[in-house]
Amino acid sequence: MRSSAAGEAIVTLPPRCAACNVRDDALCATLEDAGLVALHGIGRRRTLPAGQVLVWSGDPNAICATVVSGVLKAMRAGPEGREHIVGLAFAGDFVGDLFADTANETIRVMTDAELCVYPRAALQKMLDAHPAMERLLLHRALGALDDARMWMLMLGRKAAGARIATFLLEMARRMGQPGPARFDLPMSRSEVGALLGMTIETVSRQMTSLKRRGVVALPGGRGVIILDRAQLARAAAG
Amino acid sequence: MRSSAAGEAIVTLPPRCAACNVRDDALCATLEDAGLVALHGIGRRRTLPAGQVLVWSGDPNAICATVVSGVLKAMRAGPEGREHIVGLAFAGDFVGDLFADTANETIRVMTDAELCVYPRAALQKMLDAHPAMERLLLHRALGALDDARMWMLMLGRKAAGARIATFLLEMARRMGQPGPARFDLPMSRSEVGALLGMTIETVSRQMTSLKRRGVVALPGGRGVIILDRAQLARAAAG
DNA sequence: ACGCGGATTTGATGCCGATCAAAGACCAGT
DNA sequence: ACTGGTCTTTGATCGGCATCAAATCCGCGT
Repeated sequence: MRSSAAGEAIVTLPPRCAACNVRDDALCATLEDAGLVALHGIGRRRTLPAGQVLVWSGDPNAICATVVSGVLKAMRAGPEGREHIVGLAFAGDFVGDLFADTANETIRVMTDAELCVYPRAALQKMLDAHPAMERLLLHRALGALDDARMWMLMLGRKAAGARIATFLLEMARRMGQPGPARFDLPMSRSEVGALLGMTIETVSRQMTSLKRRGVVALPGGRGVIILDRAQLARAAAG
Repeated sequence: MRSSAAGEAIVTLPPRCAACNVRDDALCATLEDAGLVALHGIGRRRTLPAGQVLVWSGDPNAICATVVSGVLKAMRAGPEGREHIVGLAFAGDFVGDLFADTANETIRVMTDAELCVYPRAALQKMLDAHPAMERLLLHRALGALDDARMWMLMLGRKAAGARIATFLLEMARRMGQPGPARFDLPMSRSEVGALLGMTIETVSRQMTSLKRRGVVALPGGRGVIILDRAQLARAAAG
């Protein structure tokens, strides 16, 4: 596999990393074995239950992390203390801000999650020695920017029904394995509202409407089955 | 200044760069003189009149640019062909996407502008030799992400009056020299609407309302004078 | 199985901003 | 100064979504 060709110093990969499901997607993918050992050395694996806060907005910005499994949300406070979700992070994604001294977003775990958490300063130091890692971070930042601008378009231009449809397609893309379009939403109705800029009641009504029209089925509290993808896509465009 | 300490090879700075007003803000700021000459070599200075399109969404993504003066907008098409502004670029900012093969935003000049335009491929090649330049791009990408998330919060949560107030404060910050809060908007009412997700009529009504309340004055078509910054800030929070 | 608490759904009403319409301001060119 | 065109302002009406309110569903511990 990746270790110890003839003549190289032999490096033992940490077992946790060798078996990691995001080994080839996350930051780690840019590192050769020795670099991976170094990264492993500064980080700590943590398991967090749903609801836990990783970073509080306003606190000193001390840590960044790689998402190994689970889904996280980044939130900012709007007027009247109402919170808005400005970003989601899935397995393989990087969360946190490498450069800000004060965190300006609260990062909270939506579903039980595993993370590799790194002290910001140490990670920053590694960056200087690993240009490929910095390149990946640049790619990730541009990807997050693309996401944010997609949501901007939705928030600025689309009606409630189209927002829900777009949201469901996006979640299917990110969560569902290719094939049967069945997945569980990683969030409650009220969190959907906080992401799409609408009330919980409107979220519910629009979902119900899609269900009544036979476009989706909604088994259990968070299950989603896309029955008619073409019509859902049409609704998303409207 | 920056050139030819004793013992160094003497490098002649291109006159255009030596006198450039964004020399210390833009990409160029990260380069020593020799690198600057190289960057100057791959780029071309262009003057574009208001309304001109730099990049069409959907076209092959061939160029990036540094804004020397003027203001540009990045747009995406929403439903029914209506366009939404997803980003602004001011003097010193970097525009374009270094990595996408197809441009997914149209970039248009809002006020007469000067740019340094670079072929994407050549710039990408320079990046490998200049880690400081890549670091700056990462910073810029994170800054753009921060902006985008600020607009998301507005579009998702704020009422029309608060959006206009926030917008005026933001423009004052970016365009006005510190001191008297007098500046000209770089865009028409309909462009304000395309940025804030509202119709031209609502933009007009909200601006008029601020004027009637004595919070701002609106001399000429695009002039803005902030008369009561505290009240404007209060309106922006609402 | 039962009862409790939170989340979701459903219902009724009112307001903000979109839409349609028209009048006024501003600018460039004659 | 006049004229045509575009941008902006103002007005009237309407609809979608927020808000307030209540019923129902669901998980969970006893």
